[in-house]
Amino acid sequence: MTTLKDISRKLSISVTTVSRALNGYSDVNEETRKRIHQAAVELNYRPNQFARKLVTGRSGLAAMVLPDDFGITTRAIWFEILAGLSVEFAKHDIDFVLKVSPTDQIVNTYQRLIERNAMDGFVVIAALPKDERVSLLARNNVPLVLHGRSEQVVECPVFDINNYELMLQSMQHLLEIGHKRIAFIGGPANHGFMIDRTRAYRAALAGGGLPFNPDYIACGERMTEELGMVNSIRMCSSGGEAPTAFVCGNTMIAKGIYSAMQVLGRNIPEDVSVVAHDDALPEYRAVDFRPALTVTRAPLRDSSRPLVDLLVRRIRGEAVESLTEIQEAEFLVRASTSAVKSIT
Amino acid sequence: MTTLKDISRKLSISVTTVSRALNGYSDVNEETRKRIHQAAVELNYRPNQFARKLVTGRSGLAAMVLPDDFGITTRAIWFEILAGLSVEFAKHDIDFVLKVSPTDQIVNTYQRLIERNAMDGFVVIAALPKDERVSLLARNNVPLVLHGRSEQVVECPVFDINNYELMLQSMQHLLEIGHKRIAFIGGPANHGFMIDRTRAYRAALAGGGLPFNPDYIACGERMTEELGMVNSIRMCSSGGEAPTAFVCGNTMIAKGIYSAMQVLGRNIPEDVSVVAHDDALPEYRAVDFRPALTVTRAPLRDSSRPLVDLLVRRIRGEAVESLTEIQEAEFLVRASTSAVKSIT
DNA sequence: TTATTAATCCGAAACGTTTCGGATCGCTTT
DNA sequence: AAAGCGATCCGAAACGTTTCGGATTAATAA
Repeated sequence: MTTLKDISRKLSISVTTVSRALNGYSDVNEETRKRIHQAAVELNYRPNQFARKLVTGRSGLAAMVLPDDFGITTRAIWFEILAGLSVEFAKHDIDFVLKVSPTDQIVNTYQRLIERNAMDGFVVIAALPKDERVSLLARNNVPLVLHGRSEQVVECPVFDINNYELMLQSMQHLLEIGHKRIAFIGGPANHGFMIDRTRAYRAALAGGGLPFNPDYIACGERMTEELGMVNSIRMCSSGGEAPTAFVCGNTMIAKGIYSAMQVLGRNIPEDVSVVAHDDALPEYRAVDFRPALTVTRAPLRDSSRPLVDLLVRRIRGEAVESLTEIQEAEFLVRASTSAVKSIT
Repeated sequence: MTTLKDISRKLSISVTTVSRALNGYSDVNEETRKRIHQAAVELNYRPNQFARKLVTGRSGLAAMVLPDDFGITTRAIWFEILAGLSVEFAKHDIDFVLKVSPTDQIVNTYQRLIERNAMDGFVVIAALPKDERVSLLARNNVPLVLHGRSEQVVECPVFDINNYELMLQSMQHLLEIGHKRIAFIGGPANHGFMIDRTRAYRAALAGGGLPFNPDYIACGERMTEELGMVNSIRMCSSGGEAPTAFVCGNTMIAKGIYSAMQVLGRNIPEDVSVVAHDDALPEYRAVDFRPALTVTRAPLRDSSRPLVDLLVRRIRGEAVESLTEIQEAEFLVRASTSAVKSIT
């Protein structure tokens, strides 16, 4: 392994100057800088991260900690995100460490990691309104970036999609084509994105002069086909009037509704319209649905880059106020929505 | 952050002694060791990994590098393995870093990681007979553990399942119940596990006095349902005699064969028997097949611990000769195999 | 009594960086 | 001629460990 001292010796230049040249300080002559750079590549010099960390406090390490009880359906999603983070961090010369921890130990795991002081920052996904992880990190002044907004007023960068707006778009589309009984089958009620979407759902109803019917909204920890299936069947077969349209938290739920409607002998979109939010999971491609699914689209995969960028900028010390990025979803009308039949 | 010096000051004991006490050296009095330990917990001392690395050369970091073109079907599997590795490494106080790299850059990625000299070791999965990754690491004397045997005579720990034996078991079962035309639909021909299984396949045929028919063997890069489907259909509908039994590289392939047989109107196990090797992927549970699938079973999930253990022991400097672990598969006879019909 | 030994302890150097506080030198200003 | 200045360089300390080579003391052996 070649060190600064090796270059220093070879060129008869002090270690200080070599270091400063390589780090782009202005107080070194262009000529000598060139020689130093050349020697560095000749000797295949790589700075020792650990020596550097010792003095600068930066480690070149960022982490994400995941619970170990992810459901089957979500595994592929996590992997998608992990892979994205890994390559994005690599662009900044940061190694991405993955921590998996029993769900009830998550906070302890964070605690230990913070104490060891070995990570430059963390990415925290699926923010809860009051998120213990977030407050723990923030309290210890450890850089983090948040995926999904949290209610807490904590000083940290945030990336999110505009959940309020995308729900509004779906609803407005359905309202415009005449739907009056619109159900919403979403995800875990306590998560930030779900709260935003629910707010928008109610706002849109109110805006359309429609009442809010609590039977028309369903939440669930796991946003799976099963969730879509059992809830749409329940809503359609209880005594009251069935919904004429569903908006779904994701495409898996929509898939479940498709199956349910087939069982019930109802056609999409003639009898019921379906809209979903589409994270662009390769296993559930909205265009491959029959009929093709109308969606608000915001690929999860696209979130890796902004997340990493925000975190890196935070680590570099940029003011947190500037570090918020809200992405708008695309609205794609396809074949699963149509005007409500007048018969009903 | 509290350092050795803090403890040293508080107790009026030299930094040297504090360090040696905490590291369990024998030349420190039991009494003082106690005091030091107590002070350490009181002050919430955590050793600075980077300072340590600087002098010992150990970083407390281990990595795995993955290609970015994994197929859809394999994503959940990778995640399964990653999660397992992360928790196992954590038990040894090692952080697990995940590197994802474009497939054609894999070797470069390793090269850079080696040069940076920041990883204590690597886990390499799906060994090829001549594996460039392995030889690169071995040449640079970087500890690695291999999942799957490689032909190279390289000094590194290896974990594998007994592919030869498990294929032998499947074949013997089929031979015993009278099958004479047994096909094998496997995985990528160049991978170690596939080579072992093919050898065993041919050995079993020879042992049963049966000829080797090249039409009865099929390989493929992706071990998917599609692979099972197209190859079993091809084998059954070409001019010659159709196989009466299939042995499959994994349960996905078996699933494909099930679909194919349905299409062809053949019943399992009355018309054809099916055996598979079962990695215990939660998405394809052999017991849930109809009829339930006869398998050799060796959960992939179970490989994390031996892999990590072997690597850690290698890093600690144990002799490589002792670091090989071959796991036997379970053989579970279920409803997808039965004696061959005499009619044929 | 003196030499040996075992049990404890410690000073100082080393790992490879970064960075603070100058030092040197040739020029320009006063 | 003295002072000031910009450009360029460097020595030494610091980061928090580990470890080498002894030093000290008291007990034991000669």
